[in-house]
Amino acid sequence: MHAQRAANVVGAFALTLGDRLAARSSLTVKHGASAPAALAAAANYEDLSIERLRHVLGLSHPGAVRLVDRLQADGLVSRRPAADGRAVDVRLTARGRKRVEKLFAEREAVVNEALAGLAPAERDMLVGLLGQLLDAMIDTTPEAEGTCRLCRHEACNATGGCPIAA
Amino acid sequence: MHAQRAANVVGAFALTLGDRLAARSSLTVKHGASAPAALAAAANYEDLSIERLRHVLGLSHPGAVRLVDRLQADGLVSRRPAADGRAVDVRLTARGRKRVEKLFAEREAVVNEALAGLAPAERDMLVGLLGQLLDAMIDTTPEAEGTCRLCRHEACNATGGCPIAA
DNA sequence: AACGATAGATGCAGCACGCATATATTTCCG
DNA sequence: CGGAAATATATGCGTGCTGCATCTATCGTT
Repeated sequence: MHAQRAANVVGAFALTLGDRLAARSSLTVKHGASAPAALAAAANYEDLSIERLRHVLGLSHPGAVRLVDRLQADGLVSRRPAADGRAVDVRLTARGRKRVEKLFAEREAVVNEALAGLAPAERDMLVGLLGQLLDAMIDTTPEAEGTCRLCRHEACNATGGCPIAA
Repeated sequence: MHAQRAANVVGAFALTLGDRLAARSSLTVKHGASAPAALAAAANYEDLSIERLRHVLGLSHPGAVRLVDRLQADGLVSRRPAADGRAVDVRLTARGRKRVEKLFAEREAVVNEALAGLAPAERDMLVGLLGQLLDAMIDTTPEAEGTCRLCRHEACNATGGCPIAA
C-alpha cells in the first residue's frame, strides 16, 4: 500500500517533469525526440562520432545516421572528417551552438520552475537525495552517458562533480 | 551554476526513471508508447470514453481511436455501448485486467528498485518532497489526470490521498 | 422539428525508426 | 607485406504511430 503510493508519487513526478521537458524542447528543435539529446551530445563531447551518438541516444545505427542527416540539413551540425578515416566528426555549427544553449537554458528553467514549490533548504535536500539515488541506480559509465544525455556536463564538472560519473 | 547542477540532477533522475519505466512497460504491452496509459485509464475510470481517453493521454482524437482499435484487436479492451449513445465505453477485458495489473506491479517494482539506494527515512522524506512539488506544479484537475495517467489511483485513494487531486 | 454541438470513425499523408545490406577504412595476424 | 576480420558509415525498404481533414451518428436546445 505504502509502497504503491510512493511509486505513484515518484513515478508521477518523473512522468510530468519528463513531459514538460520534452514538450518544451520539441518547440525548440524539430527532427524528433532524440534530436535535443543529439545536440547536447555534440555540445558535451569532443570528436563525437555517429557510433558514439548511437550509444548515448540508444538508437539503432541507421537511426543515428538519419538523425544527423536531418540536423545537418537544418544547419545545426556538420560532418567533418575524423582522425579515424572511417568515422565522422559530428560538430555543432554556430547555429547549432546557439540552439543547444537555448535548449540547456530552457531545460534549466523548466526544472527550476518545477522546484519553485520548495524552500531553498528543501531543494538542497531533494537534490542531495536524488543525486544519491542516481549514484545507486547507475552501474556502468556507458549507462551514465545515457542518463546524462540532456545534461550540461560542464555545470556538473564545475560544481561538485556529476553524482554518477565523477 | 548551482541551479544548473540542480537542474542536471533532477532532470537526469526524471529522464532515467522515465526511460526505465517506458522500457519495462513496452515489454508488457505493445501498440505504442501511449498504450500503457490507456490501459491504466481503463482501470482507473468507470465509463471511459474515447474523448476522455484522448484528454488523459494528450493524443488527437483519431490517435485515440486507433489506439483503442489496436488494444481491442489484441483483446485487451472492448467497446461497449455507453449511456450517451454517441459515446463508447472502453472497458478492460479479463485479459486486459491481468495485463494492467502486471503493468502496475512492474511500475511499482521499477520505482521501488530505484528507491533502494535510500534508507527508509530518507525515502519518506523524498516522497514527501516530491508530493509537495507535484501539488505546486499542478493547477487544474484535467492537468492532474495527465500527470497521474500511469498511477494506480486506488493506491493513493486508500492511503493518504493523491498529493495533487485530493 | 431543426439546428448546433459533441462523440466516434475513416482516408490520407508524414515522419521517425529498425532490419538487412552495401561500401570504405582500420586493425590484426600469418 | 598481404589478406581476413572488425569497425564506421551509408542506403533501400518496410512498419508503426501520429495528426489533419472529413464524414456520420447522436444529443441538447430552442
